[in-house]
Amino acid sequence: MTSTSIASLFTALSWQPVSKAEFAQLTPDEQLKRIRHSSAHVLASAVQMIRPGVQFATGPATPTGFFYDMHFSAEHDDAQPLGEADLALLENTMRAIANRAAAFEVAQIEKSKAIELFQALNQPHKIEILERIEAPVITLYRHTLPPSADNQNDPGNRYFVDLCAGPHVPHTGLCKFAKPLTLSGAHWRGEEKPTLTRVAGTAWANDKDLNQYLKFLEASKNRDHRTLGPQLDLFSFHPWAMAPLWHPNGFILRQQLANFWREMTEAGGYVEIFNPLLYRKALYETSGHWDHFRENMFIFEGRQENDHAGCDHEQADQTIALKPMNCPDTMLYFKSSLRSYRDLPMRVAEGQILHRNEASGAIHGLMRTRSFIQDDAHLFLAPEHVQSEVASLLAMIDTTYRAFDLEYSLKLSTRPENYMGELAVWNQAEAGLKQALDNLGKPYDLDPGEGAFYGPKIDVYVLDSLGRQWQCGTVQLDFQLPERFELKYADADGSLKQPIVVHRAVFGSFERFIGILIEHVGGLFPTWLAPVQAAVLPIGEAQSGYAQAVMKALKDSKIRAVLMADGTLNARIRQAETQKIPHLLVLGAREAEQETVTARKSRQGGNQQVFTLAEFMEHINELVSRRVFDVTLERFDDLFRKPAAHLSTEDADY
RNA sequence: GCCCAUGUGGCGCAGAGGUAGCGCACCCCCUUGGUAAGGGGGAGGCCACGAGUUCGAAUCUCGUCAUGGGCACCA
Repeated sequence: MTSTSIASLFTALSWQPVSKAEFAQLTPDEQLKRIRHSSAHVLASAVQMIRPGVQFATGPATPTGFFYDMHFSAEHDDAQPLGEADLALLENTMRAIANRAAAFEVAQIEKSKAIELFQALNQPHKIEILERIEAPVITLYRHTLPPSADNQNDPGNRYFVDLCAGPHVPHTGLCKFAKPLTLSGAHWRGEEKPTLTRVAGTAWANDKDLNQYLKFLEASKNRDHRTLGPQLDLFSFHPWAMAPLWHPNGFILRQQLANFWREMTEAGGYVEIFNPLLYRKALYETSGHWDHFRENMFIFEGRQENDHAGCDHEQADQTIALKPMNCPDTMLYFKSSLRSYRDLPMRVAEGQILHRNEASGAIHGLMRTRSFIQDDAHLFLAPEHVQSEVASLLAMIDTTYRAFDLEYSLKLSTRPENYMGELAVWNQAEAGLKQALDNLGKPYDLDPGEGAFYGPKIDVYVLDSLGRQWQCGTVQLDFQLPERFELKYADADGSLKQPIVVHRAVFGSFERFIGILIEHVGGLFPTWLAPVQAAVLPIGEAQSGYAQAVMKALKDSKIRAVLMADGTLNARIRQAETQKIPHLLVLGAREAEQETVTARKSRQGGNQQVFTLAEFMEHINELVSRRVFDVTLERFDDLFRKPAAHLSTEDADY
């Protein structure tokens, strides 16, 4: 189709400008959402100017900006793939488009005409979208592009036109505070091919918010656990190691969290078991994981030497696999003897190392690793236990996240499409979870279809100081495993009944939680968690004897301390601050004389306080035993919560 | 796994078709210093790995591995 026919399609439509008056009435949040969506259009139009042959997929607003997915083709000169080096050019082009303050116009068009139009414009993805829309009439949005040598006579190029439900801002000038940031791949409708290029960026209502967001990005980069971890000597990565290597400092962190977990589970009436990592395939066939998740398991094929399988020697399948979760072998523990209703609720914890062969692209620092430990436990319950057990789990979750000053939200996920088992059983399980949540009184979200294949679940999302959400804790009901493992207990009347299993974790995986925590606190751990809690800094050699005595006293009191005696005092203080050690003890002639320490609470502008040594140790032990969160966080979460400044079109007009 | 990038001493970075440089850290010497870097000297890298092009490759090409930003995945 020629540009003339595009022109005739265009002129046949009634284009209406987006109402300025209506926009001015919107709440700041609604305005900002429109700015972001419109910025996606501005971005796309900028790409169209640079690569006229590009094909567009979709371009929505995101919580901080926008993206647009598009298809480039190395075979066409006018659709060459963009590289990261092109982002600057894109940004300038977007600014040029914004500076024109070109009106956004909307028109209604019959679906069949729209298909014709996008055929003429060579936009196959748009046609695909159109074909899925049922409405007979759809809307188009367009805005003009800055003039260039060759686009004035060709409406297909003079305008950027998009299939879009809207709504949009009145003109491109409102998208002035948008900035393209990243270039990445994306899949069209979840299919593997063809792969699209996603240009993503951020957009705000004004200069100040944009700059604050860019500052936030910088701060997140500085807090990245993959940078801080090695810097604080917590862990490191090596190409030959399939998972992070935990250094002594990192191991202390892990142990502290594990202790916290054990204290809570012991208090909650749990027992802890210790099972092997390797199991025969039959275990996973029984649990159902073999069918569903074999792809992600580390499997060892074939017959093992000197192996005496307990069953049929000739036929036994010797394929074994590293366990990717604790549940199946916990079922074996339950089955190891005949259980009575008097044993329930039975709460069984297991924190063994798990291995999952994650896709290479899924691996991410500590957040997704191929080997990790969960603060896992399984509950075996009679139906009447469900509500109270889930309620006490929700209480445990609350205690835990409070200890880290982490806000959280709850989400109930219900039956997915690939569910196992019977519908009636599912409904019963979901009703139990709902009841416990309703009794809690805390608001929660519902996420239909996102449950595990074996049961519905409550997921816990924490909100860190950078305003990001992470899934950590989980409470999952399971009616499938008891069925598959034929779990039974003898009820009061002597009849055999099937228990309900609950899978639960509070931290999720320790690896992931530590990653979140590092970024949440920016490496400034509360005293109870800090790998090194105190640095001892004798001013001169004359104090070395006293420093030794202080070190010994601290050690006897189980306080983790290091002696820093070499170099100038200033340099040592800087070093200790850089290592984010919470307490610095400066020891000079005065302190040695009076058996005191001058403690500098680090990371808080160098406040000093003189303690007797005994007082100081008592102070630290108090912080530790009560697990006090003695950290002042630099927060950025407000950036994502506060309503954007109100914006009328007049303010942004120029 | 997919798309696009990246890979230079422990860490952070420069450089570049003729066989490597800076800062921090490290080691030694001097300095014993009251709250965020005292001074001097030294050691350390076949520029991720493999192949190709070239008289010559760390630099160009291809492949592999790893990492990063996303996508897909996440029992």
